[in-house]
Amino acid sequence: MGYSIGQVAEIVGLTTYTLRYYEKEGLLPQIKRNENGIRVFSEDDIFWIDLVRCLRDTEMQISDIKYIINLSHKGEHTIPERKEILQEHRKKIVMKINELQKYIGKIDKKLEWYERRLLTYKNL
Amino acid sequence: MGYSIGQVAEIVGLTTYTLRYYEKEGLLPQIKRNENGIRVFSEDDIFWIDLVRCLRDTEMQISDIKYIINLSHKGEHTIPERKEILQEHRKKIVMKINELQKYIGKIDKKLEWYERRLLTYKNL
DNA sequence: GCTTGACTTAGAGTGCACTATAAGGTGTAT
DNA sequence: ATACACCTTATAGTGCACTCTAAGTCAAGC
Repeated sequence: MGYSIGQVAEIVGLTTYTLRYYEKEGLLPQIKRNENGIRVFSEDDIFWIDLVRCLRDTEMQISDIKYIINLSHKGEHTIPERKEILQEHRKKIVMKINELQKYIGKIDKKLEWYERRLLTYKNL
Repeated sequence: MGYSIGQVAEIVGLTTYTLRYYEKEGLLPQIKRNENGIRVFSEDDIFWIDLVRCLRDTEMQISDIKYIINLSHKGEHTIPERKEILQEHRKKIVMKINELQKYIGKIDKKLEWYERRLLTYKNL
């Protein structure tokens, strides 16, 4: 049982254009084709594409994702490196969250400023 | 006392290119010029630019920032709308944080998978 | 048997936000 | 006085990640 590119697009929330582009760029494992040359995605493929989407949404670059998939093509002995890359990326996300929280603080300051302005305005 | 474009770039962490680009795009208030046509930034300008940087870093689009500054040109009566825009944006940042936390969960799952693989590998 | 809709390819086009270049002006230090 | 660092403008170029187009193939339903 396999999935068409349209179904996968639906499931993972990417367009078919993007999926073909990812394949062309080497971000995906070898995707099987049927006798007519049409892509047939497996559950495992979908799993990986879902992770790719996660990595892209957290601002990992195409070239870096490509690097990971190339490592996995080289075999199990590359797992330590793959793990380290993912751990580093995890750290970046945590840092990003901290940054966003800092920015919320700044925005809150501006909101308070607006609030004070509104009060002044009403009291005139 | 005013600041040159180079000093402002240094202070807020943007390039001079970017600052000129922002001015051209109408993201900045009227920046004063001296007798030679050179930009002289005030403390207030820096304050605003710092907020612009915050909004950009939290993925607000140039056109939306432009919209806010245009509102502020129209006067104090636009404060409620400006406030609302900022509140909406704040919500988006909070949602983004939640999303990132969800993604950390996904990455942790993959890291655990790597971990299990490594154990299997060593026990062979 | 013919239309419909989903698939295929190579390659071109888009959008955003910068980023850089070229040609020139100004002020200070040596 | 001349070199240096910094500023100015208009305009062109870059990089990334898509996004779309054109021309064609194929299977299923009417």
